Amino acid sequence: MGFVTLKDVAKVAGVSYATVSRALSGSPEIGESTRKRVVRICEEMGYTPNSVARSMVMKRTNIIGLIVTSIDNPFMSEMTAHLEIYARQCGYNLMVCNSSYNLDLEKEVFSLLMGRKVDGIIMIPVGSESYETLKTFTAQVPTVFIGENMIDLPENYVSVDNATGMQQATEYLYSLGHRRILYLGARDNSMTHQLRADGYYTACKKLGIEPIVLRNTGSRSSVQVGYSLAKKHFDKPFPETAILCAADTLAIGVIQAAYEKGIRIPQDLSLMGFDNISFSALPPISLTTVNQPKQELAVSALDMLLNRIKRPDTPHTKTILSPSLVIRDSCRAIEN
Amino acid sequence: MGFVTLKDVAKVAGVSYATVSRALSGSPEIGESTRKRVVRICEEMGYTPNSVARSMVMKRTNIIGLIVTSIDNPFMSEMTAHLEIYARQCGYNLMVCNSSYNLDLEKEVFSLLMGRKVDGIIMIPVGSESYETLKTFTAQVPTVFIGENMIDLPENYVSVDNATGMQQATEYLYSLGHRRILYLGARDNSMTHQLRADGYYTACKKLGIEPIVLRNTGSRSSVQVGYSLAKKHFDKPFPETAILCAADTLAIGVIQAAYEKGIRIPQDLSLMGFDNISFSALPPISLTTVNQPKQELAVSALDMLLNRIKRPDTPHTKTILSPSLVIRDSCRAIEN
DNA sequence: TGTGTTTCCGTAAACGTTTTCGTCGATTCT
DNA sequence: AGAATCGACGAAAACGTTTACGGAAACACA
Repeated sequence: MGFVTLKDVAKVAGVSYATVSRALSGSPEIGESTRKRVVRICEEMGYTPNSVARSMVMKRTNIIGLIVTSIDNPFMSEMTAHLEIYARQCGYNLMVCNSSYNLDLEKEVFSLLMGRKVDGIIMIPVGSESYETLKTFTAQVPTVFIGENMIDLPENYVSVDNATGMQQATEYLYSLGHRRILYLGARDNSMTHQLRADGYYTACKKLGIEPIVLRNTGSRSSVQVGYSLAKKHFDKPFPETAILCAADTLAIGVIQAAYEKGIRIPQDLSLMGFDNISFSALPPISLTTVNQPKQELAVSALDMLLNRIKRPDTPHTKTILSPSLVIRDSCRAIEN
Repeated sequence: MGFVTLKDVAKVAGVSYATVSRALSGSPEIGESTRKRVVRICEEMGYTPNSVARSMVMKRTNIIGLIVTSIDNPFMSEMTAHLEIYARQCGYNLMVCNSSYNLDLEKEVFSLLMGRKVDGIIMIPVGSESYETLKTFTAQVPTVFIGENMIDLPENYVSVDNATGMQQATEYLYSLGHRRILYLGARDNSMTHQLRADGYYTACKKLGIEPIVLRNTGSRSSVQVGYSLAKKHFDKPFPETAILCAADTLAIGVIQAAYEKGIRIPQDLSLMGFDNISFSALPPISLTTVNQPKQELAVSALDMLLNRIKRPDTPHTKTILSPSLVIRDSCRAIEN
């Protein structure tokens, strides 16, 4: 349209447009006096370099694609916030897409971002099937998975130690005197959730208590799912004194179901989650949970991605961060 | 890098690269037989068009910039989700930036997005000062403001009728018997918040009750601010039977402060918010509030923007959507 | 003074598309 | 049969940059 280009500036300054480019890029191949003059003229004319044209010749866009299952999920939006700010500091912008928990859409937006020639992609995959549908793509553009464990898979990822985190959660409940702990929301279609369940089983075995599991047959851990599972479970008398949820969102659903049944938390039932989404800290909820360090996840993921952009043919790497217990008010000690 | 271009396909197919372009763009200037052959070869070779090169010649990127104060804010992330999905359906991708509630940063990312040659920008401004700092920019690229009212300003925006919404909220509390209603969180530096306060004042005058206002001197309505204001207010005895907050986040802060003081909601104090962020629906919170239709806001904003992209020199437009009361459990009726 | 070196700047190619224009053969019309 | 029309395709320009290359002037050294 009507924006001012490098050529326009060159014409006004009476130099070639290579000179203008050099003046702005901080090249040494230019005299100090002309540089100052050209820069001044650029400012006067309100010239801003066209990133598209630059991308064309530089063969990189300084854009990184971000694929999340849904941005309106507190865990993801918190991470996205950290990611965007850090990325911008590193000279990159973020192009964000929702996969809407749908494998086909996930593939579609991945391909879209490839066509956009993003320099790299960070994604929270829909599930462990994502690897299969995407592996031809991830070979073509630097990709880092986040949050989801891709054990034994030739992919780059950063996540927390889910198994250890859930093991610690179980042990914490045990230490409060709980012996009948229901694990709510186990899922098969996500390595992350398998690991969390593993952590629970490991702790049970170690502590000598019997594992009790309520599975989630869906592909998503939502408030709604937590509510449904808990509601059904609360329909008949139950012996458990504590519920350990595979995710905070599930726990919030449990709170709702408990509330409707008149079950008080923590007086009648102790409750734990996993993720430490921002909701959890709100006083009426005050959920004891396991923290995923969102900022560190974001920073590690971006660092890893930038490394791969620099050197695409290095072996795949993974980073496992430590989760930490966040003790609030949803659990209480009981005597046996 | 090593991706396959139009030229490569042309060479294999034995046609000029104009023909390949035509085959994919659905141009009529090509024979049906060659089109099929070329398309097949494209698929075989795994060709995906380079959007950057296309943008270069088409003079449009099909990218729209989104500037939010902070994506990790449930109101904004909900809207962003709707926006991204709808935008993608319309053939656009979203480049997201946080202004972090900072006018300088807001200006910086706006300029950045202009350099990216985005086709248009949708933004939730930091405050009403945004107009001043940005008006030279908004003249250069189609821009739509969202959520914030820009009354009498030559800008395009879509928002809810904040004054009416808050007036209805006040009337609702009055109808429950409340006569001493504290309005918490009024702010001067946002037209939206001025309008909300106006709605409260209007209702007070109409109903013949005395307005009582606790101002927020900061530039942001956060849980933390709500907590501080309420905590201070709860320090000494107060006559109000209800608190009406300028935003849901403030109300959640009030809940926290009330909780600490042993003030029960709604038994001891009725509480209302504004926005209907997703938190508010959670059973332990169950906040009565005024709904902003996020999806309609997103859709209207994008429609308005796409119109302006098509015809940039039409007069500025605004869209005002209707808010609606969402009655939950944080208010109770009292007798006078 | 001649040669080599350095500094500064201009020329032009390249990036991967879209699209205008021209051309060539085939078809239609008179 | 000749002219006009049409359909299908190729050649090439254009978009706004970056940068390799080359050249001219200025300077240093022998």
